[in-house]
Amino acid sequence: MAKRHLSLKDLASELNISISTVSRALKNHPDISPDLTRKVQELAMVRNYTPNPLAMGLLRQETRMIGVIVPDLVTHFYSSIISGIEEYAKSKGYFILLSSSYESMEKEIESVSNLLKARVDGMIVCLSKETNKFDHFLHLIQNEIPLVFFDRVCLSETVPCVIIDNQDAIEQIIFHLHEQKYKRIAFISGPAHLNISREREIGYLSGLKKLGRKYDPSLLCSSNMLISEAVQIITGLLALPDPPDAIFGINDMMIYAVMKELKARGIGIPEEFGVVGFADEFHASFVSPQLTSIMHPTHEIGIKAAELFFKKKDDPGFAETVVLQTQLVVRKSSART
Amino acid sequence: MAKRHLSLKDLASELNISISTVSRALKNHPDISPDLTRKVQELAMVRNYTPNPLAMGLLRQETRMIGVIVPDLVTHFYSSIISGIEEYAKSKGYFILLSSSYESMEKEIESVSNLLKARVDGMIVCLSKETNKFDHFLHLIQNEIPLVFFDRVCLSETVPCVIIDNQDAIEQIIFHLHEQKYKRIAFISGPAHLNISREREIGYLSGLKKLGRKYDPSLLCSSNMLISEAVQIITGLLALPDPPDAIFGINDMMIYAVMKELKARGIGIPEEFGVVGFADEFHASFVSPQLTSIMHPTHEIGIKAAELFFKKKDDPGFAETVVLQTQLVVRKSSART
DNA sequence: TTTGCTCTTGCAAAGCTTTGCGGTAGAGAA
DNA sequence: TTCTCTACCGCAAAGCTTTGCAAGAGCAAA
Repeated sequence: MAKRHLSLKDLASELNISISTVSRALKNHPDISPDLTRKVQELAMVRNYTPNPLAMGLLRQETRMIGVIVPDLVTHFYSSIISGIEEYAKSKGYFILLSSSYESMEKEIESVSNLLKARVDGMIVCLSKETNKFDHFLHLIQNEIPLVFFDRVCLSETVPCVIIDNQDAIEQIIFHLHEQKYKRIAFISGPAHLNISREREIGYLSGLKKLGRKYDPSLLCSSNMLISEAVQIITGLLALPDPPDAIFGINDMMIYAVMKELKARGIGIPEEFGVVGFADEFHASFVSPQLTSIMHPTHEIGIKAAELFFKKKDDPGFAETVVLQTQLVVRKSSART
Repeated sequence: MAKRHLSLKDLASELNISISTVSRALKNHPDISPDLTRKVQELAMVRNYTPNPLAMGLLRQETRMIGVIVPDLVTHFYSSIISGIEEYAKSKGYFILLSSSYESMEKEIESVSNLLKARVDGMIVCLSKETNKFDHFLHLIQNEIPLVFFDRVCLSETVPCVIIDNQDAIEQIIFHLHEQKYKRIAFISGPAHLNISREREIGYLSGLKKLGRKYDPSLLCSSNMLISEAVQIITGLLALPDPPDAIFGINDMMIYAVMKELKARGIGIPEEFGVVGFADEFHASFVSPQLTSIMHPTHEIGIKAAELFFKKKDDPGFAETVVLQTQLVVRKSSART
């Protein structure tokens, strides 16, 4: 059991003055004589006094903690964003309370509830892949508890969001694969209720259209983003009468799995088959062949999300959606020219 | 600005009874009539009352928050351990306050101080690679604030620790490479003040000795675990009059970089050169060739660390060091037979 | 000497919960 | 009718900080 922390009372009784005098002296209140102020501040310094955030929180009705809910904690994409949020929050004197939804709506609801019990001042959230109802967030909105979404978002009319330009990102991929003379480009998308799936599918269509290419529905595969599905899907695609010769996916995991399967079948990357990933900047350059991939500005997403959080806190009506640009980094896996 | 949360006072005034009666009714105190108890509990239910943790904290002198400090947030090794800690903590009704030292002792000291200001009930820490002084932790110990170290540890006479059997892990690697007929095995170690470096170097020596092999100091390379160093070191090793034909490292990052350099030089893995990594179970199987690697029981490390934390909290004298076993997973990068 | 200021400092309440102790009403007993 | 229980319930303090207001001392002016 930890010893009690030092309180104003301790300092006060040591100096034989009242608590309120100590409190004022510490913040250089003009009511307190310079002499006493100096004495109090010196003692506070040597004793290493820091105000009790519990008491302050009770008084100010705030905890200076931001709840952050992500689908998982171990993916580089999320941990990097968390790192950005943490950095900005820390600079504002705020802490982060982390919670994982494990890609489950049920656990997400539980997380919201837990964070609420902990009295966080607000939340920054990336939806789980299952989330298709939003009552738990509406509840926050009704109670004017600041909320920000990033990447996988909803309710963007009332909630500030940070997203990437998904349509543009996919178009970049399509244009690149087109340039590389790949004839039939497949896309492993995600669940239809996620904005990232919808927006990227739009990009898939618009990209093909801009190039005057035909859209073949059999090459646009929905998924629940499970690795096992990836293998199944690529198997199915290869069995098509007119199979694709290039593929990209909703995230890197799926694509790594696809690469593994292609290699196992002895299909040459990039000669016979072009492959493009989505976003794990770090490892993409270590797989072999190195993976062409869309770079997410993860750190910036985190910073921006935190920034929007504080704006929302100061202005309940605020509901901007920030769209960040991505960049296609071309590496071996899709470069055959 | 969020609306005020519901308090006992609100419930009390709604029912025209006193706060203390509400408090007792909610915990089924026998002093309160069954009738009133039922009425209070029903109201609390529909109003969705949850006790204010700030008030509770003030009263009980605890925040139910555990500070967790790791060298970085984005490495799979750490995020997976954090995930384990979070899981166990949550089951005990505790939250985690996360902080990164960014591998800097200065920031680590700052993190300790910040978490202390936040009044966490204790901390679970993995030392930064720079940390060679421990005053900031001694301060915690003196104030009887529960502390647990994992992986990179110190002060293990007074602080519970969770480590892996580093010597055994390295011996496994050595034995395996020996079996694969590699003649000269190099090791990129870390800074000498870290236990993981020392223990693994011991394993390096003992492993060689057990096999009756000679130890060549020029093959044991110290480093600060920077990727740039890895390239430099492998370059130096290859320039040796009698260069190594196998290598393993203190972590995966270093080894990925080495692999990249070897591939760039056209050196065949595993035929000409055997490579073994350390611990990033997930990506190791996606690099090419797939990387033989020591598997850390990351999740278990997290769970165990949290477990020790609660033991330490209940028993200030507690200071056990838990040693977890690792497992060598053999993949392509070192399997030439 | 008394009144009126200025300078300093302390009291107390609010924010929320728990809990020891005191208090009230009603019923039963004398 | 009066006393004594029992069954219920409320007061108040503690944990810590901030801040409006009151209060005290000391000094100058009337």
